[in-house]
Amino acid sequence: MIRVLLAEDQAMVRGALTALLNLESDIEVLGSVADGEAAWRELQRLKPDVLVTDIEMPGLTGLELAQRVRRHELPMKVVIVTTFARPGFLRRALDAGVGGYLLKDSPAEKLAEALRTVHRGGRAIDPELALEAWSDADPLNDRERQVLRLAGEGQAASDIAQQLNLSHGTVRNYLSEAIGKLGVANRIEAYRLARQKGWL
Amino acid sequence: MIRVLLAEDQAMVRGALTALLNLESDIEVLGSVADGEAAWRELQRLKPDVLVTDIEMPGLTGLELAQRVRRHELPMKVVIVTTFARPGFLRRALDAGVGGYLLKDSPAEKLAEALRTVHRGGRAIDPELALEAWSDADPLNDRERQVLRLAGEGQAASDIAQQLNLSHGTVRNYLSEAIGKLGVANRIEAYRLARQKGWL
DNA sequence: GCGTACGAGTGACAGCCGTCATCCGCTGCT
DNA sequence: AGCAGCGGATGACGGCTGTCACTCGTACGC
Repeated sequence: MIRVLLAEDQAMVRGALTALLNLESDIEVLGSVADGEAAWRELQRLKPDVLVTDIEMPGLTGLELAQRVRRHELPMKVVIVTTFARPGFLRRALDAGVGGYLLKDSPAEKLAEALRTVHRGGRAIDPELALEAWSDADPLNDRERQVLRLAGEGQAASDIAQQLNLSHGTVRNYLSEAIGKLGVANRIEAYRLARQKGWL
Repeated sequence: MIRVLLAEDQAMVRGALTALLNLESDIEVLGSVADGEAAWRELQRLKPDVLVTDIEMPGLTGLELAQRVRRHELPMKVVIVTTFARPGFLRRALDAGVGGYLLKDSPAEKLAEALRTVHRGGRAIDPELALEAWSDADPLNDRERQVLRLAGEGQAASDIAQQLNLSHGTVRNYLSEAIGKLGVANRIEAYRLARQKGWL
């Protein structure tokens, strides 16, 4: 019997996935939670065999959860189930030692299958995504990422400078650097590209 | 017996929702499809009582589907199930005469409940969203929307002008108008706000 | 037929953006 | 001590952005 905890913020999807997994005779959903903090609490209380988690959740993200599980050396596997086919996300997940990484685009049967594989000690990584993940690494450094995030919200260089305790000109230098590294024409395209790749 | 067709692009969610609905004894899922065109075909073939559809799908969106159903006067109800709490979307859905509009954030039981209500001829609209929808209408005109969409992709005024066969200056005038109407400081914020409201 | 509202364009101005060369201070290496 | 490397700052340049006042044509209302 595979004992599962499910973390997913959209209630309807959470309910539906629970229904789906409960159809499997060898899988038992111990509980389901809507955010990262709740997941962390229930994780320690219920001690499931596998944590199935989304990435984008209020509070702790699924990636941060996976990192915590690894850091505390909890004896359980983590399977990420997400909408985002972003190479950067997969890489961070692998660095956190997750057992599985599935896209919500892949067929429903794959989920139970992946849980079994991971429970046996194997890995279940979306194959096409796995290729991409090693092809292009994030070329941005910390400052560039910070600056790009804020610029993407529509903030001007001076606003960003104030928030990061940098000078107006330095912010523009970092933005220029980021734009150059990503091979695009302006901050907006840079933001969009970085976001799409899962780098910010 | 309520006969349902399900349209949802994410395969895993599609499978999970099917499992969820099949648990209900008075609901039968006739089929499920992954995009708008397929939904339109199956709609005519299977003649379900209710179409349950996502909004963001390849090809036809759920909103366009609902419009078609209305225009062809097909004898079925439409229930939208979406991630997006955007007033503009709800308003367009209501204009298209949908029977229900639910958020994936609301609990799973609500779905079956909503299907029954709608099947009886009632309406199932997410209550908080319903309020918002009538409060703020889209202040933008067609040109402003077009220009804003392209600006949001990082295009410069001159590029946009070329694509729309307008002059460089006119594009900037429209952008300025949009920025003013939305009460923000620049094109990026304008784009984000308009998008969040479901106006573009 | 006349006023007017509307879509589109023009020109000017101030300020912001993207780029680049250069500089400063600090850390680490040897 | 000497030097390279790095994070950050500076200043200048040209181009783009956001704003505004004004013009022009054309369709519409009466």
